[in-house]
Amino acid sequence: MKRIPSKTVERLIVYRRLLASRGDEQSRHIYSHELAGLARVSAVQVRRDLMEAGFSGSPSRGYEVEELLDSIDRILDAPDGMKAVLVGVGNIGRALLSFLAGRGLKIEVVAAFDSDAAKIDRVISGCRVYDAQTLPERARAMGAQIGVIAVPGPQAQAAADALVEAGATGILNFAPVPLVVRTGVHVEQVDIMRALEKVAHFAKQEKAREV
Amino acid sequence: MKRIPSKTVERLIVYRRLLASRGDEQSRHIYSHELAGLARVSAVQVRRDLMEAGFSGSPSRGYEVEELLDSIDRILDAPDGMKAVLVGVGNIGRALLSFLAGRGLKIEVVAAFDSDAAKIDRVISGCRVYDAQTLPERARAMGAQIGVIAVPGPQAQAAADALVEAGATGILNFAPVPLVVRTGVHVEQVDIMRALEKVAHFAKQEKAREV
DNA sequence: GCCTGTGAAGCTATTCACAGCT
DNA sequence: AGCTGTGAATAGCTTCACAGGC
Repeated sequence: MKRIPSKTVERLIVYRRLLASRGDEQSRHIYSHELAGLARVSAVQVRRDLMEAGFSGSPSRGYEVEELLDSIDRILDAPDGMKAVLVGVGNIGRALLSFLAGRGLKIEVVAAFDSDAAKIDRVISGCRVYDAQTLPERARAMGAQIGVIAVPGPQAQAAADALVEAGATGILNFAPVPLVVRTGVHVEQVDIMRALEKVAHFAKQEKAREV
Repeated sequence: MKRIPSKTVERLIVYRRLLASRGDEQSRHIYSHELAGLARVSAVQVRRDLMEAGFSGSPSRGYEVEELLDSIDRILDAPDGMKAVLVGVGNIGRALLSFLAGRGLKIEVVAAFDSDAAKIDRVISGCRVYDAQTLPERARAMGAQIGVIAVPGPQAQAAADALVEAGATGILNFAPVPLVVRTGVHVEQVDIMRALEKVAHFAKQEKAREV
């Protein structure tokens, strides 16, 4: 299967979400400029992305929504879903679990791990918490392809190593630490403090321009 | 002041963090390839970034760490700090507050807002929660330049409008919704579910390659 | 020899401009 | 007339390659 650029993948995820949450009373078709308006990107950007996705519309009525959704699903999702495990059940971990709970997404968090005895064996948003010691065997046994790291910085690399050992090929890292993994493992960094500092910087710039 | 590219700003934040957390027993100087190793980027990338930042090293001993930190501070931070308000005290909001609490960062969260009566007037990680109704006046009175949106999607745009009305020039948005703001306001999107779906997609690809 | 600083090249991402269809 | 699909142009970002200095 053709490789889709990273940025395009991000937008396809957004398009899918927007299309799926459109009211059912909406038209069965949508024009690139309409979808662009919802996603706050340019119309040509939408057309490019859908082109990358190998999807075509018709000049007369635009893109057929159901087909488009199927098409995006086919590209983004694995046919039989993906299993993820969460390492670190702090605020972020809990936020993630509560988002995913119920939502019939193709990604299921099958286990959480923590080294805090007070959390072990609890069930949070339908997900059981296990002793972090048991991560490598358990994650492997459960067939988890994705690991979510939500532990404090100093423990993040160890968590990553354990996840890779368990066979994960994708890691979502909330710890503010650059991870080292062998090739063949995709790491996605979500650095909240960095995002905040970045906003602060540009807010300062905008402020200065305001005069 | 010269505009620094977005990606460079992100890395400067990471460099600063890495340098600041280096043990004190470390050398007073650092070479581009050393910093690059810590940040998991290329050495030439580091040199370019520091060049953008208007900072120079010496070929013989590299970059002087203290000076470099000062230099990055001068670029990234506002001299008298920045004030932020948080809208939505859920898991993400709490995570953010607990990260920032104590940490003597140049960004201070001076107030939080929520519409849940059970949360109003509570103090979380040293930050008081106010009624969301009072946001525009209170945020303006407090001089908040940054707004952090951590409410459910459907309420995000209203929160953004209120923040802009209150005079914010930077918004950090955790809601999975593209925001519309007038020019002169910088929006930074942190989309956790999108990040997870993105990891899932690339994990799938890596898996497929694994054969 | 090993470093920094940087022009030039290469790569990725976005937008422009327009041909072609209905 | 208004849409899609896309080559060509542009902009933004990263790496290459090397001059210059201890």
